[in-house]
Amino acid sequence: MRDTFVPDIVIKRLPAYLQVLNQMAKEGLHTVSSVALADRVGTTGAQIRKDLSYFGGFGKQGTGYSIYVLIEELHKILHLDKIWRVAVVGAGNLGRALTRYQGFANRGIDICLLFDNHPSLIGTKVDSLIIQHVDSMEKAIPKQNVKIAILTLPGEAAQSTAEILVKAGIQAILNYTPATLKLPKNVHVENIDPVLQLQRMMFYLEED
Amino acid sequence: MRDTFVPDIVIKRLPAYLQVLNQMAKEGLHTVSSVALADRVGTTGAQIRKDLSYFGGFGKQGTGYSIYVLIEELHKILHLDKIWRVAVVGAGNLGRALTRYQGFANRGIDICLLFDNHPSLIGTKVDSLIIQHVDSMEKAIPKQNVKIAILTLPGEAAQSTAEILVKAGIQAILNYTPATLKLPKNVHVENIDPVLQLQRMMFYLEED
DNA sequence: TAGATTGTTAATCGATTAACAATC
DNA sequence: TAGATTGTTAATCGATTAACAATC
Repeated sequence: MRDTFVPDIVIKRLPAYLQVLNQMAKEGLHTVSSVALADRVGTTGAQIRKDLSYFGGFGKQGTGYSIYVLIEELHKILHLDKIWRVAVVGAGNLGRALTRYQGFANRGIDICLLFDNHPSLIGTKVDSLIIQHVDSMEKAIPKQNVKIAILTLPGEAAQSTAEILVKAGIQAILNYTPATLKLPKNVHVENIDPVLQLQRMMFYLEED
Repeated sequence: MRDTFVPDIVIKRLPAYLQVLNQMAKEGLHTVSSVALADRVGTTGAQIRKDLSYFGGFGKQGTGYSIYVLIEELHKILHLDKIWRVAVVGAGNLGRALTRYQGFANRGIDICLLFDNHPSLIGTKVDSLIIQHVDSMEKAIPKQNVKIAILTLPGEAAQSTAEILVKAGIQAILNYTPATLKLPKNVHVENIDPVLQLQRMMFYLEED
C-alpha cells in the first residue's frame, strides 16, 4: 500500500488532518465523515477521501471514520508513533525560543542538542540543555542518532553548516534562514524564513 | 497587466526569486539568464520565464535579465517598496524572539506592536517595545494602521484572538499556532506551526 | 429497509514543460 | 552576422472535482 507512489502534496496535508482530528477527539467526538472533517480543515470531502485512499480504506460507508482509528493510522503513516530527537543549530533568539517551545514535547519532538559557534555561549544552558560548539556536531549527532535539525543561523553560515549536518547523518532540515540550501535530494528541507512568508502575503494587501 | 489573474502558486515563488537575486547582486553580478537563476533557486528556466511573464517582459533576448531591474520590479509587484508595520500577538518565547529578530528591520518589516494577555508581562519591554494587553488591540492596531499580525499564542486562544484582529483591520496573519483559523476569505493566513512542518518531513524518514 | 457515506473511476481543471519564432 | 536567450504557444502532465456503485 505504501509502495505505490504518494504525491508530496498529499503528505503535506495529512498533518493538518491529524491536527483537526486531535482537536475533535478532545471535544469528545468519536466519528467523523469526510465532509465534516473537510469543513474544519478547509477543504472538500472528496479530497480527504482521495488522500486517505492512498493508504487504505479506513472508513465505513454510511458512518464515516472512527476518529480514534484515523488518528492512529495517520500516526503510523507519518511515523509519529515514536519520539523524534531533534538538534537545534543556532542559539540566537529564535533558536533558544524553539528549544524552549512547549508545543514540541507533548507532540513527540525531543530537542536534545543545541549548537552555536559563539564562544561566549558555549557551555551555557537553555533550560536544561547545554549549548555545544558547532564543531562538535559531527560527533554528537550520530552519537544520539539524530536525523532532524532545525537551522536558525544567520543566512551566510547556513549552507556550509547544512553540509556538515548532512555529513553527520541529518536527513531532514527545518530551515528558518533566508538561504536557499543546495543539498543532496535525499535530504528533506522545509523552508520557513518568516520574511519570505510575510512577503507572500504582502502581494495581496492594498498599498495605501 | 496585474489585472489578469495570477495564480497563488506563482506569487509564492516570487519571494524566493527575489531572495536569490539579492544574493547575486551582493556577489557583484549584473545580469542573469532564466536558467542561471533557476539553477540557484532550484527550478527551471521555463518556469521562471512563465512566472515573470504574468507581470510583463523584463528580459532581453540573448542577454537575460538585469538583476537590478528585476529586483526593482519584484519589489513593486510584491509591494515591498514600503515599510510594513507588523503586530506580534503573544509575547511568549517565540513572540519575543520574533520581535527581536534581526532579519526583519533590514527587509522592510517594522514590528511596532506587541500584545499579550498575561498580567505580569503588560508594561514590560522587549527591546524598546512595550508589551500591551490584548484588550487594547482593537484601538492600537487601527491607530497605527497595521495590516499584518504574527500570531504566537497557545492554540486555544488563536481563533478568538484572530477574530479580534480581523475586526481591528488586520488583513494578513502569519500563524505560528497549531490552530486551523476560520476567517473571512479576504484575510490571508500563512500557517507555520513548526510541529506541522516537522511532521511533513517525518513521513520521508526511515523508522529505525 | 432507507439514508448516509465511503472508495474509486472518469471528467475537468490547472500547472508545468517543451519547443520555437522573435530578436537582442 | 552567429549565438544566446527571451516570451509565448501548444503539449503534457498531474491534481482536483464530480459522480456513483457498493455497502454499512
